[in-house]
Amino acid sequence: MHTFKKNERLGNFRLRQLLFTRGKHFFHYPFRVVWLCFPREELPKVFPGKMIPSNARFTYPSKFLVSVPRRNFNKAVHRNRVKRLVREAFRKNKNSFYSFLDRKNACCLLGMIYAGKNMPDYAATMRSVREVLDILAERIDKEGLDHEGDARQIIGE
RNA sequence: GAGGCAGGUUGUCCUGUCGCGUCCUGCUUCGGGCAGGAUGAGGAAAGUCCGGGCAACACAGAGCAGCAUACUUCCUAACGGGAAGCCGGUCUGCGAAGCAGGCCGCGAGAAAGUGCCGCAGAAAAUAACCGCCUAAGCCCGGUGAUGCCGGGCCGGCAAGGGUGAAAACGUGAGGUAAGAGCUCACGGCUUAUCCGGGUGACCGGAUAAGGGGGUAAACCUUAUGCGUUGAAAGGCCAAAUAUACCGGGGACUGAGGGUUGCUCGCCCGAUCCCGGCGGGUAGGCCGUUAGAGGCAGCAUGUGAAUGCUGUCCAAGACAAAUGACAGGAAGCACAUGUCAGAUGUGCCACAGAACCCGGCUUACAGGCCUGCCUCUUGU
RNA sequence: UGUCCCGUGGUGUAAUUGGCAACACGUCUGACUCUGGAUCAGAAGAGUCCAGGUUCGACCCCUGGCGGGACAA
Repeated sequence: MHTFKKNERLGNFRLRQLLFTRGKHFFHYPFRVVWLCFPREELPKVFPGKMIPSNARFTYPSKFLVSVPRRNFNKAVHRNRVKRLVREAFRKNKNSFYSFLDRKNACCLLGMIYAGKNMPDYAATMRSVREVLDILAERIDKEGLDHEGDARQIIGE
C-alpha cells in the first residue's frame, strides 16, 4: 500500500535524539541522510524499565523524518511544499525498502534533510528519493545492524 | 473607446487516480488495525505595531518613578483605530477681494521655568559695528557778549547699511537735536471680557490692555489613561528519584520568599534558604476553538455605527494534517485568422492557522465597481 | 509564542547638547627594483538600509517598513 500514516513519522523526542547522536549519515544530492537501523527486539532497551510510548512503537518497520532548513527556504509555504514533495516520493517508493527491512527483522530511523537551494520538481524528487533508498538498503546489507545497549548513556553524553 | 491615478471589492472551478489530520459510527485478532461517513487555511493566516478577552499573582492597596496619548464631537468592549467636522499648510481652477475642489498634518502649552540656536554677523535675546544726533549737563578755545561758533566729555537713538533660516509689528503721517508704537489713521497679531451663531473645536462682531524670535518628534508643564506577567499564562494526571555529600546562613527578637523598577503595606514562612558538586524527569490531558461571528432585509443616523427580524456558519494540528500527479474548463496575454466563432503557445499572484477576537501596517497575477485626470472618435 | 539589539566606502569600525561624514586594511597610479614583495608619495571610492516627517539644518530626533542577529523551559 502506498500509505503514509502518522505512525510512519518520527515524532518521539527520545528517538530523534538517538538518531542524531548515534546515527550514520551520508550525502546524496540534494539530501543529507541520517539513519539508524537496529534489530526489532532491541527497541525496549531505548526505554529501559518502562512502557514504550505510543508514538515510538514500530507498527511499520521504519520511522521517517523530513527537514528543510530555513536558511535555504525563507517562506513557510515553500518549506511545506518541499516537505510534502519528499513525503510523497517516499510514500510511492518505500515498499521495496519496507520488505527489505522485514526480511532482516529490523527497524529503521530515517531522517532526510533537504540541502538544495532551489525548489525541486516532482520527477527529480521521485528519482533522488528512490536512489537514496537503494543506497541505504545496500549499506545496511553491507554494514549490518547496530546494537543499542543502554540508551541512557547515549543521551547523557 | 483607450491609458493613468486613487479608493472599495473579489481573489479560480470541475473530473479521475493515489494519499494525509480530526471527529462520529460499526467491526476486530483491541496499548493496535480495518471499513463507511462527515469535515479540513487567509484576506492578509504575515509583520507583531496598538487595543481587548482570558489566566496567574492577596479577585490588587498607597506613594514615587516610569510609559503612553494630545484640535473638537461622535463610534466602539477598548484602542495610538474609525467617522464627521474645525484650524493650518500646499496645489489646481475661476478670479478683484475671494470662492470651490484635491492632497497633507504626532494639530495641547514657548506669556511657568531651564537649555539650545554651528558658520556669518555689532548683536541670536535685558541688542548697537558702521551710522544718525549734540537739545539738556560739564570742560576747553574764539569773540565785547549769560548769546553765537568750533571741539571734547558725559551721553541720546534704533531710521538706514550689511549678515543670516530667523534681527524685536507693516504702510503712511505727525513728532524730534536725532529718532523710536512716542502719538495718530488703516491693517495685522496676542491676551482678557462681553454679544451673536455652533453640542464643541471654532467663526463673526465690540471693548480694553499689550508689544513677548524660533525650538517641546530638547528637558519640561498641564490633562487623561496604565498594577505586573503572558498560553513556555495556568490547572490536572502519570513517571522518576537523594531528606545524599561539602561550605555558609537561619529557626518566631524572623533566614528567606510571595513572576511589580524602588519604598511602604499586606501575606506566607522552618524536613528552611544560598552557593558548590551530583541525581531524576523529558509523557499525556485540559486550557483549545461558537463568537464584541458572517450574510440579507427593515428602521435610525451626514457618517463610522447601532437596534430588530430572518438565515447561515462547527479546521484544531503539536518535529506540526489540509497534499501529489494527470486531464479539462474559466480568465488574461501574444501569434495566426476572421463578419463572428475559432486554433496554437504561454501565464494563472501574494502567501500556510498554532489561545481567541477588534484594528493598523506591509505583500499581491487577474476580474468587477466608483470617482478624477489625459488622449481619441462621434453627436 | 513573546522580548531585545543592530544596519555608515569593498571589509572592519568612528562620528553626542543636531552644525564640513573620519580612520585602518584593501583597490588604483607613480617612485624604488632586472622583476615581485616590503617601503615611500599620491588618488579614487559613501551621502549613512528604504520611505515619509520635525527642524534654518538630520548618521543623530519621531513614525512606518525592509533586512540581519540575539535571548526566554
